[in-house]
Amino acid sequence: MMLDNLRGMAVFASVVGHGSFSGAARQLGITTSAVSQQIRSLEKDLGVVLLHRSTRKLSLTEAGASFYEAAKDVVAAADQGRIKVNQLRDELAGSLRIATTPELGVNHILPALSTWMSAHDDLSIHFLADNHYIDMIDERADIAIRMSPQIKDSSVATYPLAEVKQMLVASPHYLRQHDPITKPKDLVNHQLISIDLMKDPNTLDFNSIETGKKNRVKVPSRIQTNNVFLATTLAKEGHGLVRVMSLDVQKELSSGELVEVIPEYALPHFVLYAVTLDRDQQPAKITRCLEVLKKHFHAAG
Amino acid sequence: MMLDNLRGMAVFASVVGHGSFSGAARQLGITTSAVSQQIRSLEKDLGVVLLHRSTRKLSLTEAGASFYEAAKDVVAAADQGRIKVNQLRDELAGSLRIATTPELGVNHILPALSTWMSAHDDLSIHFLADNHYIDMIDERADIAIRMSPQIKDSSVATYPLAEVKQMLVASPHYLRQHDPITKPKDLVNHQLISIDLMKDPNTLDFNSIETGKKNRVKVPSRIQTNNVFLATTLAKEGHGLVRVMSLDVQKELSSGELVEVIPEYALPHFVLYAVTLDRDQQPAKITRCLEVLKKHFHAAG
DNA sequence: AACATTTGTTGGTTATTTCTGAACAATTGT
DNA sequence: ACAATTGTTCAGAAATAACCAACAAATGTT
Repeated sequence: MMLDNLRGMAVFASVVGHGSFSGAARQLGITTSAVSQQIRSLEKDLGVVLLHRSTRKLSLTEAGASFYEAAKDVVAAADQGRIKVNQLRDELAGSLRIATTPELGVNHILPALSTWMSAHDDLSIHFLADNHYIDMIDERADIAIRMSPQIKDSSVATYPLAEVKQMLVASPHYLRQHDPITKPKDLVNHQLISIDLMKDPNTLDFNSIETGKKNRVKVPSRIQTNNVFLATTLAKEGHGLVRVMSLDVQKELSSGELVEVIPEYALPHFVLYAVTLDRDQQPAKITRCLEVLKKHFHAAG
Repeated sequence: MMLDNLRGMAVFASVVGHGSFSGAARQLGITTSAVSQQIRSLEKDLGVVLLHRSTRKLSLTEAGASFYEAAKDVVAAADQGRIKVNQLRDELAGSLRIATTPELGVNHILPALSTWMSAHDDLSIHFLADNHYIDMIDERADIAIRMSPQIKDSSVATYPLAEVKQMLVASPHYLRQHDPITKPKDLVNHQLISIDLMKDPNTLDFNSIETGKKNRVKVPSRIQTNNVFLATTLAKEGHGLVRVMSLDVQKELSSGELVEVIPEYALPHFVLYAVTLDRDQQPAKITRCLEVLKKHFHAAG
């Protein structure tokens, strides 16, 4: 009693709008007999005659005229709904919510999207910058940026953006002032500024690039923080070694403020992912945003 | 592209309204799997995800939220349409258009309906009083009052109200002043006030009630009119005989102003009909009005 | 006045849509 | 851990809606 004969209403609206059954049939791409049956069934259902039909002209009954107003509204609302959905699907407008950590956001996502954002005024972008894990559904995030060894959740779509090296870095000054480091073992005499966002922040699993041999080292730590900026700043000032993602120190590496320690031994790689709740049927703004991100990170397309 | 998935929209509106698929299924009287399939097909059709669903809660996407507004409108318009139609069908309200000749209207239809009309304030009754034949569709007449030997049109529904005798009448004064009339033949020496609304107004086909024998008489006529009142008035004043319907002279007959001439010979009977454009699926006001008319004329129910 | 034309109706049949039912996966409360 | 509720999927079954063709009614044309 709620989805009764909605189709019939649309047919009826078309009939009245055109003033004829055959006109409506042409518009709707069906035969006149289909139209006739729809109207008949609608009238039977409503228990009232909607229009008197002589071969050449139609004339609405009182009930028919009243019902036509409603039928018009139904069609108009349906059309309106499709139009707006098409816009939201195809046009770069409306809202786009991106979840990321503050560090990734500032250092990589913002730079990656900056010009694209400027090019699309109608797009209102919401950055959900938070360090703790957020529920994409609860927060209505369209895209989440995640950095992890692998994504576990099978119900989301993942788009790898970049392979991220983990590395141990320090300031040149620090390295000059302390014992030289040529192999993992040497680290036991050093200081690690540990970032407790990762688990086991003080345990480093090295992989010799040459031999492939694994080395686990526990490095002493006096300073802990939950903030990457703070840690790298401390490192730049010579307070110790710090384990970071390559992405987070590109600037410092190229400027020479920080240098990689024992690059011959690799720490486990991470992958930077963009994540969406669905793989298919995505609005253009989401897929376009993913493309921009992938292009920025030179990820395969 | 106009009647696409209207049903799906209603289902979607119910889903969002209830916050769950199963709630919607309960309301709509279908299974959850049917709901699920409707939503899936709608999303596929629109090319966009409308809502993210975890087992316990639903969350609208941007497109879904927008589409929900439209879907609500669709359902509301459809409901509104049904409500208004039901009112027009069941309640004695709105308009009722009755076509009749002025004479029948004033003499019989108005008296028949008078108290019924007073009892229903919300009913706006439109009398289409016209002497020439009107097209019920063009004039949007709900009921037409017709007097004729028989109704030819098979596309209308007819309700006999009363058998109407045709009779020849004159004023007592006229009859005293002229030759006596005992059989049809005698009429050739009289004057007929002819009403040219009927065809062959001067030719009278009598049927002897006793013997059943037919007599055709052509009566001389000096006065013609297209108005029954005028004709009867002339007759009352003694200007001649006049052929009238019994219904039109009931008052004059009982008061004695006019008397029937040779009642032993009958003119063809007529039937007073109420006519509607349809037999079934009529609004209550039409069927009720027909009942009132039939009761007034003591016609069978 | 006969005629072709356009229009709406009807009945039988075919196609499509929609629903159900059962098995399953995922999440929550006990 | 277990029962309970929820949404999904697939098959087949049920219900709708479509077409086709023959028909009836009303115009307009010749």
